[in-house]
Amino acid sequence: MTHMTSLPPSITTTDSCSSAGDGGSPDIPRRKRSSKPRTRARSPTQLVRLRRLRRAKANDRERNRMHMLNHALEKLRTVLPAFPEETRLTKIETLRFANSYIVALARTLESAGGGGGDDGGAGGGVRDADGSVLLAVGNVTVRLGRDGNT
DNA sequence: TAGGCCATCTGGTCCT
DNA sequence: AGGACCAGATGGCCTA
Repeated sequence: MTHMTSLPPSITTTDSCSSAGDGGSPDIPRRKRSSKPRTRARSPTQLVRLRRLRRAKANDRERNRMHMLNHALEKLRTVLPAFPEETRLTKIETLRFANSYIVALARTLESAGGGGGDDGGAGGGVRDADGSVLLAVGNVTVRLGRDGNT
């Protein structure tokens, strides 16, 4: 959300592209180079510009990817039992709560099916007087109405 | 002011 | 070559 006009702090001569992987080991006999270059020759300034362009594109994709991740997280929040309005779960809280919630739901389903094998832990369901189900999710108790509402 | 959360940038690695 | 994914670094914002 901030205004980072990407001025990379480390666009210097330290070129990490020259790490292992470009086959630069001196003791390995290299294959004879074919007469035709595999890529078009570029001037140093062209290379720098190309690298910047690629970086900018990669940044863009990465930003997009994180936005999609956040979107999915937001969707997950909407299917979790609602908390009081202002308390918005953080990312890690959302994931942990979702995990506990699923476990609790699964246990409830299991016990409703006549299984009954419950060892406590992440919680299970208890049917209320009015037919709704009380789910213990972590240290929170969630009431599921008969229609599925919380 | 310290600490938590978050967005973004960045370089590395793997895959197509 | 280029894209996806990942983890580390950095800086901003907010709250106790």
